[in-house]
Amino acid sequence: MWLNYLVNTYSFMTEHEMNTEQKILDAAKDIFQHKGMTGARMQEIADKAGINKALLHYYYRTKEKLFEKVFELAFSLFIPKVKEMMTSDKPIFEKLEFFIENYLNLLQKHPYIPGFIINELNRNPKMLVGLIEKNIQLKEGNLLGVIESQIQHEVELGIVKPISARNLMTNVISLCIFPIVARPILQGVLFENDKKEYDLFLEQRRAFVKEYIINSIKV
Amino acid sequence: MWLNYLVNTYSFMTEHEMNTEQKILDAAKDIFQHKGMTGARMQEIADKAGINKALLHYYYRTKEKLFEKVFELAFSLFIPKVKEMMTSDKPIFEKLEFFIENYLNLLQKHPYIPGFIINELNRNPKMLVGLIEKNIQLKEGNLLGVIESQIQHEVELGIVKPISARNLMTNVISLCIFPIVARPILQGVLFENDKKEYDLFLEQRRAFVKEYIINSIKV
DNA sequence: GTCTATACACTGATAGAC
DNA sequence: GTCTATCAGTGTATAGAC
Repeated sequence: MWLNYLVNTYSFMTEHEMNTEQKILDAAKDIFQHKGMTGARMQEIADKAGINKALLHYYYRTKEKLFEKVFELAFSLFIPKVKEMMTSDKPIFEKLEFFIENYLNLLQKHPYIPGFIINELNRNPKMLVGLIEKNIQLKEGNLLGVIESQIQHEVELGIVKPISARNLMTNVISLCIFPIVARPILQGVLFENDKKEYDLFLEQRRAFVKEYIINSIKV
Repeated sequence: MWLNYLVNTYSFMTEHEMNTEQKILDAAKDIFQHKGMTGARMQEIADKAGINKALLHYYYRTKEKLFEKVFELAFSLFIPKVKEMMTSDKPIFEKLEFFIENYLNLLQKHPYIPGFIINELNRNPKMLVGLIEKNIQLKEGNLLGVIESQIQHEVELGIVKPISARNLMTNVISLCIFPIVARPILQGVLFENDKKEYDLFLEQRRAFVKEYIINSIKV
């Protein structure tokens, strides 16, 4: 039974096991994302999954192990997209538009994951080791190489202003993610805490961010 | 004794009381910022302050009250600067440069506060009520009014491209804060976890962000 | 696999002496 | 104001029956 974990979490499971395990992961994801590792309670996760504490410990012996699983799933949902985008061979403008569009969709679907990842990583940066290699690292060369030489090339062609790949990527990611993770404070300060107005704002920002980023590097 | 809190936390305290209370607040700030409300332990705070648990409860009856005090201090250190900047009567470009410069200084001095605020606010958005009114709200009109009409004016003069005050403010704040709160992941993905390189990056970004923001609205 | 009952450690908070 | 000692509650984890 425990072998399943080493090989593939789902491959040899019966329908029933799969359902219970999936219910646990769904519940754990919900609770951990809202309350964090330290704020979450095993009892609460069990309740939300419709089982009891003992069964929870039967599937994941410790809270720590359950958390790690949830964190890895969250991580692997968000981070590989960045790699995908940076290494595709589309022209730079198209690439940026495509990435922003898709990333904002993903954020809308899972608005709490980035804050969850950022927060837990600040508490325990060691969680990163292994995960980056597993989800990002290329077989050869570094991640920035592709987009860096692409920018350089298009700069020489006179269609893109000089900018470092790191600054560009940081800007894109910041402008996409920050308004989501810092929603409470921005909504409070800039929108008098009007939820509907902020939703509208986020919706309109989709086109705005694309245009803003593109314009900032268009010559 | 309790009156001190209503008037001024420090005004009537003896040197000794002041030292102990300050030691507690310093210790609590450290622990809470790194571990959050739920992850922090009263014992740990007491240890760091060089006192024991009982004395901690003597000054702040509950963990909750101690946390609230620390949170308010953190909040009032970061948020009023935004108001100050938005309502000053400098020309817009000067205003933006001044704000970015000062905000990045503040962030360098207290890199963990924004993540702390964002995280705790996501867990409990109710903490905002009262704080915004106390730290931000103007006597008359709203916060955005000043900078909004300023932008409009300079647009008519033909020196600024049209942009909503909310989008502009969101961009400025995002580009300043995100690289700090998301440091672990950005440093990991874009800098192969090289701390020194990332510090250098942040240093160079100071000028970059100013120029980037200014250029984006300069006609 | 799933449950009930329980062990055991830890944490926030208080009592009471000095 | 500051300490030692201690309590009551809660949380993770396990034992054992089905």
